[in-house]
Amino acid sequence: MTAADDALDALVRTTFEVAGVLTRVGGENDLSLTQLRVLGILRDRRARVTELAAYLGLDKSTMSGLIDRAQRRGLLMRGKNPDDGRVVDVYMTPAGLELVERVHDEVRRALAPRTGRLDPDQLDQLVNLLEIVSTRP
Amino acid sequence: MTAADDALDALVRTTFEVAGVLTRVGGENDLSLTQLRVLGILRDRRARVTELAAYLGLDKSTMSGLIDRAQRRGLLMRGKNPDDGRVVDVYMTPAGLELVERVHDEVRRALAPRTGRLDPDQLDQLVNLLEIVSTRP
DNA sequence: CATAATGGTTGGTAATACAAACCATGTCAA
DNA sequence: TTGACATGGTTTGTATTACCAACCATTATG
Repeated sequence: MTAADDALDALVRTTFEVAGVLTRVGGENDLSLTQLRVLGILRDRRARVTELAAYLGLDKSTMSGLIDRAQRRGLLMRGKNPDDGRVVDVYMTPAGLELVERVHDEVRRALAPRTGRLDPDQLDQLVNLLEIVSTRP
Repeated sequence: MTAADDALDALVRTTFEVAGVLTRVGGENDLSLTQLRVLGILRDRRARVTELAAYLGLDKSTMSGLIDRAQRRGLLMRGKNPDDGRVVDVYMTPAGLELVERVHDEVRRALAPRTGRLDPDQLDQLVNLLEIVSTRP
């Protein structure tokens, strides 16, 4: 099963390369990979603590700490959920939104030399293939 | 530049998905993502401490600690370099090799449901595209 | 040969992550 | 309806990861 094995290696290598770029760009903005993921989710919508933890595969206590530090930096806020008194909703501040946009741009620039090696057709192919592979089971 | 932007998102999403799988499988074997990378390199060849640190983008002191813990677990060893008395060579033990093979198999199985969605032609395309993108600048 | 550069380790600190214990709030069943 | 259980979050404690600065040993260079 060499074809699938090559795909495995290619996926893993790419993962480490892209993760390296994200770690570096994130680090330049004092953001860990995990914080980047949290902000990436909250960029589009607000979410509850447990929801974030489950989506990222982390313990809720870990998420609590991550939110603590990001909140202390003024990147996001905690709010009450009107429907359920136990729930804590988390959402971005304007400063957080601004930061995540900036980091997104920097990541785009950092990966441009790599994606730039592909012509438009190849880019399209890559997107389609990755969409298939990255969809959760 | 929507095409490149889609590619960016697809790459990042795939990165997090694959990293999640690696983190989970690694964790089931008490290995962090970084340890997995170290073992992945040493699987094929021995390497010096600084070389490992540079390749993974980590401080040499971080690498020293990683090696410490892996060595304490019996996964790898430190040895003298005959050509340069300052250098410490790092290489796998049989137990380390066995573990990395097992983890590799588990990762293959864990990703199979995803790669299995692609037919042989698509797998081939994906490998080629990822090789282009993941090559270092 | 003195000095600088390189390779690793050690010690200190912060962030990340898990597990266990805990509190508050909701849910469900007798 | 109230007692038991479940759920959502936080807190505390510990190990790992990661950086930096300082340090020692060895090698390279003037």
